Amino acid sequence: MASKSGTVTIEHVASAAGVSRQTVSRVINNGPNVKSAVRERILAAIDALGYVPNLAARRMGGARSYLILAINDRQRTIHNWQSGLGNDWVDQMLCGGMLTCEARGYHMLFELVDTDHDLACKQVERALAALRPDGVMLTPPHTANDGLAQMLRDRGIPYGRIGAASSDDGINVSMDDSAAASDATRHLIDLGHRRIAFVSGSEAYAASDARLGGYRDAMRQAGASIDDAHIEHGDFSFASGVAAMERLLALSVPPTAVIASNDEMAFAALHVASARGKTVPTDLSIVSFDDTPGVRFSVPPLTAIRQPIADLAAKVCGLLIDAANGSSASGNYHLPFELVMRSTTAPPNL
Amino acid sequence: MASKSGTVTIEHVASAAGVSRQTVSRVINNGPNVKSAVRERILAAIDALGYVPNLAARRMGGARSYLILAINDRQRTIHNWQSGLGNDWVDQMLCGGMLTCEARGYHMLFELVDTDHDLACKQVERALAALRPDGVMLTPPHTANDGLAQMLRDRGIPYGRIGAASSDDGINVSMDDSAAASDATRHLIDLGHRRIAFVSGSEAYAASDARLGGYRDAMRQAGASIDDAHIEHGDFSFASGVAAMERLLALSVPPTAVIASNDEMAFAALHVASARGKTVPTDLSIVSFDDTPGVRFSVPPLTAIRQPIADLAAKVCGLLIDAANGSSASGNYHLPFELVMRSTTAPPNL
DNA sequence: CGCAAAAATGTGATCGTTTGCAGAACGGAA
DNA sequence: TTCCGTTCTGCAAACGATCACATTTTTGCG
Repeated sequence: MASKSGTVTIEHVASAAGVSRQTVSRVINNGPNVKSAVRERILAAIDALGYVPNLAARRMGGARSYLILAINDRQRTIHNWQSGLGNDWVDQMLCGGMLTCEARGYHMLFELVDTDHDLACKQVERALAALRPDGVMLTPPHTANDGLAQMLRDRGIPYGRIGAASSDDGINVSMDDSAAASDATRHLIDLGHRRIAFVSGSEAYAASDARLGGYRDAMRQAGASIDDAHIEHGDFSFASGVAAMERLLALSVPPTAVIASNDEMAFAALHVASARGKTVPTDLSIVSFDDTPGVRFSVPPLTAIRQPIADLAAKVCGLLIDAANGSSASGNYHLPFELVMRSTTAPPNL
Repeated sequence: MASKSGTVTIEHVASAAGVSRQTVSRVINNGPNVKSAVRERILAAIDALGYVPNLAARRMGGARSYLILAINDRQRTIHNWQSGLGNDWVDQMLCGGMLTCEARGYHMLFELVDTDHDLACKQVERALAALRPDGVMLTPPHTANDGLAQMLRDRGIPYGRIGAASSDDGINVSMDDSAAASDATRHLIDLGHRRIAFVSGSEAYAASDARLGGYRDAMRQAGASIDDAHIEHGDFSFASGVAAMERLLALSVPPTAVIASNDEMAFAALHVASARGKTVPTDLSIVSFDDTPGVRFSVPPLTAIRQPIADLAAKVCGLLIDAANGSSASGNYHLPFELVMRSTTAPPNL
């Protein structure tokens, strides 16, 4: 039963139910102090008229916008799209974050923001001014942008960061990158590997450090010594993966296994190994990070650490919405990761 | 120079520039009748104060919301995410649609909507009431939901559909599915194939029919007869692809090539072929539709029709924004597709 | 039954922008 | 100079909700 004009306002509901605006408002917002008989009557009127509160008006009057702003990196997003690798973040954020928002009456808005810290800050400020979201979700590499976090803190806007952050303020949800790298390393050690190389990711991502640390820890604990030449610094790109791998395979005593800090560099490792006539996993084992779409189709399919991005996004959104409703907007959370065994790891061929 | 309170309104700009709100508003909206000296002064004030108009207030006062609503299918989105195949739509829509919106001062909002036609209609109506977008972008399978289109038309909300639509109203942007299927077919014919099978997609997608038609046309034009048993009806799922492929390979005279209406069914074809000891492309050629992330990593990598989703989304958004500014909100457009040659097609092994 | 405290409901102001219209300044022709 | 038609500018109302507070009704209890 849509109204004639197509726009049903709270006033229509009020008069249909024979109450004031305010009482309807209380019902909509699950406020207290409404007699249940009246509440029923209003609910019925809402239903009959098909009333849905206008988000813009809600924002104008009240303090809430029912909007969560998700900040993604423009470069990464566009790169992943153009490369055809698929985007590990976007769909997972949609499926985790958006579904959580939806379930709680919120909407999630994506914003692509440049990598440069200051520029990112400016762009987010603009978005904030225009949209006035109730919370902001930061994804890598913006997770590591302390200026951004500080700006949000100064403005009193709840913010949640996905992935390893550099400071302890606000909401922080990530997998335990260090533990994940340790697990990956231990998996290789258990298979019998000792000469395990590690290709780290871009330093712009705080997770890169944590992963390298986890690898070092596991090696140390196993009493395996780390050859400095076995630690390569990549930047998550295929090209950097190729370069790193070529150096590693050119060593007089090359590693028997490699851990790459993301899938793209793992693909590069696969590529270089095959170009040099090495068979994976017989001659070389590879473990990857991320588990983006595509890894299961590589030859052989990659064994990888799967970051539960959808869960991370869902958690952040949930906490952000809680914060908008008054709970404290900070805390650190680790969500479980998974080492997905596929076919790129095997005992070393000695 | 952020203001003390953190909220810069049009009023602040007005007093800083020594004019009224209204004049500032005219400048913001590129309205006529503002002396250029005044315009400059206002622009300077906007810049100095870092003023950005509040979207909610804009929507309240005026007719525009500066929001484009992108409707995606919930089932498909969640399925693609869970299957780890990657989502062909979401990132491309982001990279095409969102960047276009951004460039023109708009924001794009995603909404996941159920496949069922009536339910979808209700859900979109709710979103419309809450968000009051200036335009709505429909993606498959909602492109084929005429009830949805009619509802939008009745409400006077500009809408654009991506992919083959069933009717001619509104904005309609797609690749020429029929021509694409013809091209794929012709490619196989040129290689020497005559016994070419076709696995169609779900009828919920209007493109499915068009693709089948294109295949038929190309076969007819080449004077190749179509064995009815060579036309299989799938539903875009891996399982349906497996079933279809098993039936095809069980024929006394099996096809030498198959066109699958999407990548997932093509993967299924690859899988069944290998399980039956057939080598691709020597024993069987395969062409796929969509070119989702992952197809380049299959063994062998799939030759596929690439739908220019980002371009389609960009085009629709652009037209929708034009419509919000007064131009007619209808028209049909075909954007070029591409047959990406990889390694699953070869001359038949006779 | 009476009276205060608590619960339920209503009223008016408010958020920041645009719209519609009225008024002021300007410019050219008589 | 006078007048009229543009071109520019400003004022008040409106959008649809919430907030703060005022008011009414109900409840509990001596």
